[in-house]
Amino acid sequence: MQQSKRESDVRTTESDAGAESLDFIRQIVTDDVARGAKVATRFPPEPNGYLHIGHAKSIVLNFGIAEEFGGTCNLRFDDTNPTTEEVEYVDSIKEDVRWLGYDWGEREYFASDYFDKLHELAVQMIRDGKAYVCELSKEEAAEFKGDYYRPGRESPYRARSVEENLALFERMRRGELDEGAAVLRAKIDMQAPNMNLRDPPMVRVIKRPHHRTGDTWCIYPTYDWTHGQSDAFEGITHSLCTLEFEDHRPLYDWFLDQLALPARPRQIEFARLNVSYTVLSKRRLITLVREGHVDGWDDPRMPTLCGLRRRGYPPEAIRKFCERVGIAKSEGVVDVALLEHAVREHLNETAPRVMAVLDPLKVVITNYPEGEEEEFEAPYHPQDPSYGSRKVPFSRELYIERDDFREVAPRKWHRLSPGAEVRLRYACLIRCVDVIKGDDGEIKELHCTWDPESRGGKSPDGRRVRGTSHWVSANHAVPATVRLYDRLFNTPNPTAGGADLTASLNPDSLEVRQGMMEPSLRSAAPGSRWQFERLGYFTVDSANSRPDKPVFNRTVTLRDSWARIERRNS
RNA sequence: UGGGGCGUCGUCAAGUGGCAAGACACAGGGUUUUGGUCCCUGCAUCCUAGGUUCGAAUCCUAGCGCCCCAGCCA
Repeated sequence: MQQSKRESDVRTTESDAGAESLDFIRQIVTDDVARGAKVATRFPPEPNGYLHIGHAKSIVLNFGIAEEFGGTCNLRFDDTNPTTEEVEYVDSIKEDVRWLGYDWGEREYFASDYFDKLHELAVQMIRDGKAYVCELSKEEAAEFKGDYYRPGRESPYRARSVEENLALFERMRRGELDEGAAVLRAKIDMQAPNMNLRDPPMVRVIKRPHHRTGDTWCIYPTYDWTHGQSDAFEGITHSLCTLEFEDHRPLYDWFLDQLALPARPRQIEFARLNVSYTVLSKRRLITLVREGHVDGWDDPRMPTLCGLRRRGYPPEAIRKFCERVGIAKSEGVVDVALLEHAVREHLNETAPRVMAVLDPLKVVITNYPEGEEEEFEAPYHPQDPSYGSRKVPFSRELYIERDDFREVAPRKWHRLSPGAEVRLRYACLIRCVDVIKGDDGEIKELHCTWDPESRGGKSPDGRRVRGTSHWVSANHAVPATVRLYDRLFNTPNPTAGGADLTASLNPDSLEVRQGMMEPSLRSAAPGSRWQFERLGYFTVDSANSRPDKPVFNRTVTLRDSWARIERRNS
């Protein structure tokens, strides 16, 4: 139940006959490498929130390319805005990247480590007449900027002398100017059709302590002024980011053009990940947490990496999913079924099988001696003997799944019903002879007989028994809390047309049951992943499970073709 | 009335002028002590309209549709 070995590096989309087909970024990188270039990428999260599966796409891309081309990938925190950033997030981000299976070694950087250098470069930009201190208020600045259809006007402060700019910038640095009172702008072109080039702010006053630099600064560089230069400082060759930064690229390049930096990074944009039946924007995830629709950032229904981890999603499956989704420039929504498939695929190979009953219905084997018991050998994995086996106790009173019995059997029903015979997995064949009901008409228990010749579950005379039920011995059963998670939303695109998120919340995204498990599960470790036969994959909750009060989270159900038949018939 | 992108199966996604990969989903069949897994089978003429060419998803032209940009957020 150990994995660790990374599947062979996937650098090509899956295709026939091994015909290689690289995504457009890998094609570019391949060409560059052919010309003798080195490869250095970076994953640049802002420490102001938890990582989610959308970030995983970027992580897998950046670290993946570095691995495949013999390059490096830095982890760089883009911490230029002390208003929203905190150490707590730095720690969780590191934990999540590590959990996904990536190691950045010594290459851990912070944009805040470059504040000094960036400041020197800003001074140089002023000296070169390429930047100026602007004292327009925010409102005025917006007015001067123009709009999509009208060019902007030049700030009255644009023509200041180098000396005056230097002096004012120094005053900004010393905290003599209030937030909003002044900003350092790049002197580019107020007429530019690309709004990003209309004298964008480079440095602004923010009088707040920074999680790393403390009170050293009260002015902070903007994203645009920081990112490309940071890339250059680190020798990044390919700076991969999402599509919304595409029209920042001219600015990214402009800054690099003005400075004599040792390296020349190149920004390339790709489409961010969207997944159906969930949301991935930071704002909306915060809403879910704040309004109490979920239990927190690591609620197993959240698409955050910590949430998926608690849900039992294996990191290998998340990586595989990201690789399958591919890298391109068209924005779309990936079917969550693709993610679930990757999870099942990995868990099918790696999760040991055990039995647990989530909605117990008592079965009395009337021809089995009272007080007696025996054990049956049950393998942990039907396809892989190396997983070994365990013994499962059997006795006169058992529990089966209430859903595995029908008083009147529908068409094609293979499971138990009055007079019918089914197999108890790895145990024996039983036939239902009586249905015991309470006064309310509810089925209390089933009386069955077993065929002692069928020990192990084999058909002694070759008679056909199509149904197999999972079961647990009543006296030996270990009670456990089982949380059945489902999709958080019941519409494919919860935010379509600016819809209210809460309108499409799935009211049944969590159902808590008291289940009965086979005794071998008593020692299941937190975080371990199991298949409850015929039900799904489950993991021991890492936060709430205790040895005396186990809690299991359902990761994902098994494919259920019977449910599908029923759905179709109704 | 501006700038930047994108438009190939239900969903992602290959394809870079020569008969439209693959995956998921879906449908049908086989194996099966999980109605699981596994194994077969089926499932698109490429936003539209013109044009170039022996030949176009790929080139040209004109449209149409969708996304992003007016934070001193990233």
